[in-house]
Amino acid sequence: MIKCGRPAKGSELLSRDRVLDTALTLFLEHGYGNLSMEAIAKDARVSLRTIYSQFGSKAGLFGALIRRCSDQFVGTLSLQGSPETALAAFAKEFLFRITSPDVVRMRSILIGESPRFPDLATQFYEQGPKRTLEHLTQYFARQQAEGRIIPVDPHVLADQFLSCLRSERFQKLQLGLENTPTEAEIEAWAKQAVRLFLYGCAAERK
Amino acid sequence: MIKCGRPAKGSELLSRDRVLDTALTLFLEHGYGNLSMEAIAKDARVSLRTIYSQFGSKAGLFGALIRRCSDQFVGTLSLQGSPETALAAFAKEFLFRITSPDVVRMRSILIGESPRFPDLATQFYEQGPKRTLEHLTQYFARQQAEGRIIPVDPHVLADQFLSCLRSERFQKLQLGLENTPTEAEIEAWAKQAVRLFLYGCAAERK
DNA sequence: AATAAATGGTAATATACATTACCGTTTTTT
DNA sequence: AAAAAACGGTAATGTATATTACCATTTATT
Repeated sequence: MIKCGRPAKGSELLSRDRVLDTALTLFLEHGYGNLSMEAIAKDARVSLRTIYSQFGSKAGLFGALIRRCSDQFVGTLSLQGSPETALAAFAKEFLFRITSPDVVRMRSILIGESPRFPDLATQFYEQGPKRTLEHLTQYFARQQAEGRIIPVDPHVLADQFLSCLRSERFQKLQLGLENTPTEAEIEAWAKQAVRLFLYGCAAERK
Repeated sequence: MIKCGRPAKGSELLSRDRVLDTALTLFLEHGYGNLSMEAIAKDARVSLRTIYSQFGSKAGLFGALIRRCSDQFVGTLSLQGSPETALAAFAKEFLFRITSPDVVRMRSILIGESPRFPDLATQFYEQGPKRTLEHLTQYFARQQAEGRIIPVDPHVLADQFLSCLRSERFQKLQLGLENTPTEAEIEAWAKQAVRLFLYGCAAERK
């Protein structure tokens, strides 16, 4: 880079975002411990001092990254229509999201580093998975009020449903032993899981 | 340590096991990247050269550890009696095993380091979870032959059952956001999961 | 215009750690 | 008894990298 000096007013946040984007890409590729700050600075066309003055440290940069990521995980969950179709549509969307390579990788890194950064894991969970769980819990409560779902603690139902969706395949994904599932595989899996789940908690069988 | 020199014949394997035991404890506590070989040697009352001559490198030591651990994961699964009682008993044992702090931690480390050691994750999975899955698959196939379970791919059933058992709580455990469940919690959860699962795949309802 | 703020680039600092080398010692082997 | 094997202990080597410091430069602020 040739140009330097204090940046123009219009591009105040540009370099910060560029650092975050670059850091995300590189963290996903190399993990936390195997990525040097120098590599981030070089790829982001930014000096080391800029990163340190904006994020304080490597851990600080990683934290800012997690916080920005989590916000994107609160997808839309339109739970309308019959439980079968609504849950199937939700299941598909959910599986797409949690099996995407970036999300899998970010989870893996977070799991591996969670002892070192307990707060980050908390923030990640509360902004992502927890909201999904709460949304689903409310859905089940509403369906119970209409008599379509048996009266079991809706939070337990939501919990159980989500864990059903993940399958063994998700475990293998996290261990890096399996490729990202195709759309067809996801669709088949969602259908299977929803059917099994509903047979167990539908108050009335047609 | 004062004593040194070539060890007596009786204690040939003692130092090796001592290194492995010590390394396991320390890896579980500090993870892979944050543990120095020197710390292992010191705690195991062994010189650095002994570790390197026996395991070659840090990665080699870690690999030997995983291999030894995996062997302990192939617990006994006596699936006798009715599906309800058999699955509930199995579920309890399974949950106990996968939620134990050591196993959770080992999984976390493996997940975090899997990009660096793809082979280790494979070995871990094939010697532990995979065997459990196969065992369960055979069980479901047998129950199907006796007409107690609906005719669905038994491998899918086993997969779905195991993922039902893990619950959201397991995800939180892996992120370090929850404590190890008590025996009562495990029992309640196993019962709930088995009931939900059987309502969906029992060919006949009493 | 003068000062302050924020940057790029390079280099220096400091540390941590995997790995290797060397020395003296104890036991096995022959 | 002599040679070899395997050990403990310490130190050396080499590398990687997080972090800080310094200088010239560009823009904002007053």
